[in-house]
Amino acid sequence: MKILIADDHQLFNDGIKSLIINEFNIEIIGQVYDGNAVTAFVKKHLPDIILLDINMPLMNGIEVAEILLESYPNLKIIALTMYAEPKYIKEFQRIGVQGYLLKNASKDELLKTIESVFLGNKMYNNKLIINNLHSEDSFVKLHNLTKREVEVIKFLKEGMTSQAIADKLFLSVFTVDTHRKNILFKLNLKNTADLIKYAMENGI
Amino acid sequence: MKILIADDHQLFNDGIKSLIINEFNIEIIGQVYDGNAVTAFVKKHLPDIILLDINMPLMNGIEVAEILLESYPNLKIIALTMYAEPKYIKEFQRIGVQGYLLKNASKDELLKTIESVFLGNKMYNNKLIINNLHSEDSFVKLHNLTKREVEVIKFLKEGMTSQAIADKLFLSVFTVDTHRKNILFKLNLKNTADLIKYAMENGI
DNA sequence: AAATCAATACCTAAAAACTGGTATTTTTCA
DNA sequence: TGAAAAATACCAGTTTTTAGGTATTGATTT
Repeated sequence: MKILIADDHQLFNDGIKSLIINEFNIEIIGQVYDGNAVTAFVKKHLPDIILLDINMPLMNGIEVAEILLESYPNLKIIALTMYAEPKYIKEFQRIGVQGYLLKNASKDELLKTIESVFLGNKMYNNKLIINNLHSEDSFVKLHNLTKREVEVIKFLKEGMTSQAIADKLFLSVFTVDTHRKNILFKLNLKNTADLIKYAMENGI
Repeated sequence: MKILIADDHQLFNDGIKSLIINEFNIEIIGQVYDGNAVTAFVKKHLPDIILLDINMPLMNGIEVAEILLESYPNLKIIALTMYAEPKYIKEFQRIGVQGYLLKNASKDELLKTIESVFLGNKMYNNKLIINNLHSEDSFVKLHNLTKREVEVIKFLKEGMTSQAIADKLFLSVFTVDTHRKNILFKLNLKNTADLIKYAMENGI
């Protein structure tokens, strides 16, 4: 398996290389340290698998993955990041990235993920990831929030006022206010600040 | 040189070990993955040098360094982190930590820093630190906030109103409102919902 | 077919937040 | 020691949120 490591932290990048370079079926064919370099490298030497960080200079991992998978549908990408946040995980899933691993994983988990992804499987089955992925569902179910209510919460998180949300959704301000009232009641919260904190903590 | 690696990202921790384990004068005597484990390990097996991350569970690197250097003045510590934040660098200097290295340093820089610190030198003169002083703009913004402003944010996160915060801090509501006004201006945010989201994302 | 739920909309009044000022004292730091 | 920054406090006016309600319509469920 020809592997490219893309991570702007050189010590991490080199560390991973050192960690897996002696595996019998793995060949590190390159290391890059920013987003643009990934696409440039792939054009010249097509790897089988890319270990891809999110936070990189010039272009972030999400953009890189999206561009690459359009041009190279058979390319396998494993997102390798410190963030267990649902929004990243979902974004990578939407794009079609095959694996997602946290930086506090072990060498064994990394190798298992690489091999499994190489064989064509999707690897998002990390404990922490799964807990985070289903948090929205469980949160919504737990508190009996409706679709519309969740939608309103998402706009509130963007700092929008009732009026702005009403305009966006072609509703009356009264309606949006009713939704807000019901949300606060259902979640037993005092005000919007409280709500945003709660929503962030529960992955909405 | 007996070295302890303290970093909660196992892949990074193991990667560093793998990277330097074969250096002739280096012996990795331990690896730990949270702040409490550092002090516990040092009690049992006194290392010469600790490679210490800032972000760790249970206790952060700054606290760990401060505690250790009080009890073990001859211990050498190298802060090994992704943050090129002047506040962190100054804090570590104040405590008396001997080295500060960024995670995007090279293996050579790491080895040079380790050897130099072992010989009794202070190693903060890293080019990368200086170059990266102005990145991480969200963090820079964060640190433009005053103590009081951060305090107010924390109470806002609890869903408290200006009046409630004023009562808690024995201030006038006017004062609290002034702080809120300044916070929104400094962070370029529209309202409290926006602020709470920002605060959560930046770990305030 | 009746009941329930989701989504919609309206009303009022009070409370709180936000805007755009000014201004004094205290603390910090060069 | 003097200037700058931080913390404090005030005011007036506007906008937004929150807390009480009520009420209609359409979809789902029993």
